[in-house]
Amino acid sequence: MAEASVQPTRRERQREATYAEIVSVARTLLAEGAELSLRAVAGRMGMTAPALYRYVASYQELVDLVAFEIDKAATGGFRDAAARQPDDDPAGQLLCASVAFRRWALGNPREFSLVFANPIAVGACVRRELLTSATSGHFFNALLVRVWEKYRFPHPELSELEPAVAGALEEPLFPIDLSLLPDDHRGLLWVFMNAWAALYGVVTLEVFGHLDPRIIESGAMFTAMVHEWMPRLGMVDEQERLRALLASELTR
Amino acid sequence: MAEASVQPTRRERQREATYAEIVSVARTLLAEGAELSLRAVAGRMGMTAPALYRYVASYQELVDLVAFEIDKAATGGFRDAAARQPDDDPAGQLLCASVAFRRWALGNPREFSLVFANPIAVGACVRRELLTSATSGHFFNALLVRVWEKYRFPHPELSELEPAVAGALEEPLFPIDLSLLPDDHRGLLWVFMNAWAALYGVVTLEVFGHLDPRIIESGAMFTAMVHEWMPRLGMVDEQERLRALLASELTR
DNA sequence: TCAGACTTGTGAACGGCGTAAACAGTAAAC
DNA sequence: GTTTACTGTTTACGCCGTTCACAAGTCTGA
Repeated sequence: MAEASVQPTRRERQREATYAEIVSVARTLLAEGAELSLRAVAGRMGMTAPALYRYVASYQELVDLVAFEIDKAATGGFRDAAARQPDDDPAGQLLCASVAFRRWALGNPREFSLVFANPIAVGACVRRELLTSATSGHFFNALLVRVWEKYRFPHPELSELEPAVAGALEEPLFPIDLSLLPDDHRGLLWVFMNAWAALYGVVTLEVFGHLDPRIIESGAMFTAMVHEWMPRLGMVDEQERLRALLASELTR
Repeated sequence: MAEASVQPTRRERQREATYAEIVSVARTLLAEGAELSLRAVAGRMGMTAPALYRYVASYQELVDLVAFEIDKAATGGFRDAAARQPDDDPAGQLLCASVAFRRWALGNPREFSLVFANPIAVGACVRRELLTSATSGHFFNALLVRVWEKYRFPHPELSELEPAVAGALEEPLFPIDLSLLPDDHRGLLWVFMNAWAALYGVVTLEVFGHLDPRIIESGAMFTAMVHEWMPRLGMVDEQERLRALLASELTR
């Protein structure tokens, strides 16, 4: 039971490496359209399936792990998309990140399903679940806070909201980065959640094909949703510029 | 190659019955929380798995079949919920149906996933997919048309919409029941689709647990979404009554 | 240094899955 | 009454997650 020393031992490093390779191989597999299975992952690593149980307790744990990693990687992509806009234009950054999110989801439906439409919800594995949407959640939330800092759009006070909501915003279960958010503006989280619901709804609808292909292809519903939300996020004076940016991002 | 005669023969009837039993048993299985599998269905029917291939071409086809049937049954529930409101109150009916939809989804997450978050989207099986959401889609669309007939809320003209959208609305791929909808008000379909996206988004978010449990339990986001949509659907004069109805339906 | 403990892999096995092919019995059609 | 079509079983294949006993290799401490 030796605790980790200051310096990671050779074995610990090896172990970490194999761990990383498992996730990496799993992601590759998934990206190739193959089924994600312990045997397939092990096989591609030149190992047998039971060996993976030295690293992962079950198939579901592998899935959770991969989902988390995928979310992290995808968030990196969103961050890159946002970074193409000047730093003093959080609105433009949010738009670009949202478009990037949609594009990624449509281009990687399997990965999207894994991360955002997992039936993990059912009880137990709450911690893992909340963590899963942590990175992309963090990112979008931080971006929205920056938008608010610039435009100071209105948001409800905790006292105006239902007690259940106020309670949830006061001590959120999600690992939201509260340090970015002034205590007396917790109501912003409610705006964030509603915006997220709108984005999530349209994208999920598109990914799962519950929409006319022509509408998906044109991005019309996504555009309509964003247009509808822009004023609510204080983007009123620059509507034309932002709409143009959105359109150009969509046709990239 | 004898075509079906006027009267169904004994064999045809038997076949139909087994067919129905397959779907029924599959639904039972699903409702019990068990995995849906050919072997399990066959086993419960006192048959062996390969026998099912006389009725169903593949596992996926069984899933599609069951999904369709589940959607039909669930829609029946929504219809019942709507029917508890007077016939001249389509707004109240729509509210009740929406609440019923949400309640069903939260109470039957597996079934909901099967019908509304199926990765069927991927290419090929388009017909089946569109059919799947046909019954509930039909129902909600018809209800919304009736709301419009009463309140005459504004909707965009086809000419105002993007060509891709206009095209999709002119000859929809979805088996929308166009007979209910006057030709010169096709723009209503666009409103319907956006409303559906909002409903779908919130409910899916809740079902998949990407939301604080306290917020799910309180129904706050669902309520907020409905409140936001009511004016857009012309429900302005009766807001108080409808909001009260919504709240009471939620706590049923 | 050498024995013991711990770590990480293999191999075999269990039960379950979807699916294919060959075959048997039974009902319908001529 | 013979032929045909239908509906089921049996057997088998190759996948899956998972368990367990076992073999090596590696680290640890007297």
